[in-house]
This record gives sequence, structure tokens and C-alpha cells, in this order.
Amino acid sequence: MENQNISDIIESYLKQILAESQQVEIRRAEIANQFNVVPSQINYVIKTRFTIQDGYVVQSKRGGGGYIRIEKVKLLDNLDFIDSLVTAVGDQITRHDSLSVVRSLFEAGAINRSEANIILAAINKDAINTGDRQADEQIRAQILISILNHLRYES
Amino acid sequence: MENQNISDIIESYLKQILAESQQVEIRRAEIANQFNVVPSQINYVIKTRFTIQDGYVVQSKRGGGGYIRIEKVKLLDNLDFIDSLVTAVGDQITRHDSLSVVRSLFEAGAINRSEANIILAAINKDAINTGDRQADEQIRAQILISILNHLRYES
DNA sequence: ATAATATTAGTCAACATTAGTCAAGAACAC
DNA sequence: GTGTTCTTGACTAATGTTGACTAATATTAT
Repeated sequence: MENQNISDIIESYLKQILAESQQVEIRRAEIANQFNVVPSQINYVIKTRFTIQDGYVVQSKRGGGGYIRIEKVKLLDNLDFIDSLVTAVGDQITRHDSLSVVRSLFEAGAINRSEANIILAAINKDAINTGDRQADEQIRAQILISILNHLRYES
Repeated sequence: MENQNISDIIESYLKQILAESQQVEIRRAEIANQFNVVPSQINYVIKTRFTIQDGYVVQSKRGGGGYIRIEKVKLLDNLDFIDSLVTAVGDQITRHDSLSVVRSLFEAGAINRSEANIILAAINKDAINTGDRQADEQIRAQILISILNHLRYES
């Protein structure tokens, strides 16, 4: 809580706005200036914290009157939603991205907290650690997809 | 009390904080410096003295604003049972035997039916299939143990 | 219309800042 | 003496920060 990095602070700022409105629209340079960082750091924050796996869609426009708009995605019905997650997982997935997938399932109501925690236990680095990172990412993807397919039948 | 090595001293320091708050968050380099040891010794202390068997869960983040967070968790009263299953799983486990483990958990009331089904989805042969049977059995074992360790405490 | 210029955002790679792993040797317990 | 635990540091990995360069869009000049 003490030594937060600036990316976390910007993330919190944006999510705070998103907690009350469906979307937030910013001018990149303005936010960068407000938090005293270079403009490209805003891209970094968005790329690492507002992905589709996190449940956000980002649109932007360059040129005069340009903007970056972050929209909190409305969850589709479960089946389409699971399809989109299966696609997002693909044939390999990083640990970081897999956390987003599980969080999205939880927030969509597809799983409860206990189930989410079990899935996290199944894909964390204690569980999957062959020494070959790419192999790990492939195994993690297969496990997630197997679970996603299971959830499809349940729902 | 006399012959305390530096690892014991660091352990005491952290547990003293944990006696009053639920968790402690440190910067590794800072603590290492404070006790005049190399940073990796902090990892050693954590790995040997703040395990899940001891009732601690550790999380960390690298990079700017990085931290190590140690959280004291409430252990459940099924520890001996979990221990026996961890032993039974060992370094590797067949798919058949892994089903027995999950069934035991379910029958003991440690997990409900949905949770059991998720675990089964995570360890079935769609999920874990590297082409090398022994490798699969090892991965399956690690996943199960990670889940078993998760089931030791309230979360 | 077209071209030039201004105004935005995007990409990428270098660098910075943290923690993790591992294996060798030292210290300790028996 | 032997086996275990502790200590150390070189190397690795993950994450965050910065700025130069690029691309897209809008506005202005012709």
C-alpha cells in the first residue's frame, strides 16, 4: 500500500471513474501531464490493466480532438462470453493474463469465489512449472480451456 | 535465544509484526539492508519459515514498487487429512489415482460437487497431455498438491 | 481538391527497478 | 566425519519508466 508505482495509481484513478460511469474518455497527453509521466506510459497502463480479458474495450482516435476511451464491457450471455475467453486464451497464455481470465469469470458470475481460488491454485506457478516457460504457458492454456469447456456444459 | 542465526532473527522480526497485524509487506532489498544480509536470504527465510504448513501465504511483485507480502491465514481443521493426500499424491500420480483423491476430498466435505468437477476438468486428459506420460503424471501431481495446499486455509 | 502543417495517439526498444532461482561454500549439529 | 542448515552472490525474470520515432486524423493554406 505504501510504495505504489505510478502505473498502479493511474490504474486506480481510471477504475475509480469506471466504477461510477460505464466508460471513461481521456486525452492521453492530459492524463500524462496530470500524473507527471510520459504519454506512452498511459499506453502501458492500458495495455497491462485494461485488456479484454479484464473486461474492458479500448477505442482511440488520433489527431485533433483525439481521445482514448475505455469502456467496461457488458457481459454477454455465458456461452458467448466463454467462447470469447476460449479465444482469448488460445494455445498458450501467460500467468498474468490467466489471472485476468479467472477474474473475468468471477465477475461474470460464471464461478464463485471458492471456485475461482481453486482454479488459481491449479494454474499458479507452484502448480505449473516444468522449467520451460513456453511449455508452461501451453499447459496453462489447456487447463483453462478444459475448465472453460466444463463451465459451458454446466451453464 | 542465545545462538540465534540471522535467519532466525529476521523470522522473529517478521513474526513480531504479524502478531499484531494480519499481514506484513516488505521491500526485499530494504529488509536485507536492515539486517545486513544479501537479498536472497530474505527468500530463504520465507521459504523455510513462512510456508503454508506454518499458516502463511506469500505474494510478491517485481519491478518498480515491488514488494513481498506475507499474510497469516486461518488454517482449517482438516490438516492431517490434507497431509495424507499430499503424501499419497507424491511426485507423480496417475489419472486413475487422481480421481480417488478428488473423490476423497468430496466425500470428506472439503469440496462440493462443483468444485470437484472443476478440479477434474483441470486434471483430465484434455487438460494435461504433453505426449509424455510421466511428465503428465508429474504435472498432475503438482496441480493437485497446489490445490490441496490451497484447501488448508480459509480464503 | 490538394498539399502542408498541426495535433493528437501508437509502437518499440533501451534502461531502471524490483524479486526469484540456484548452486557453491561455510557453519553447525551430531 | 557426515549430513543438514545457513549464507552468499552470480545470474535470471518480471514489471515499470522513458523517449525517439511512427502513424493517423484534423485543420489550414493554396
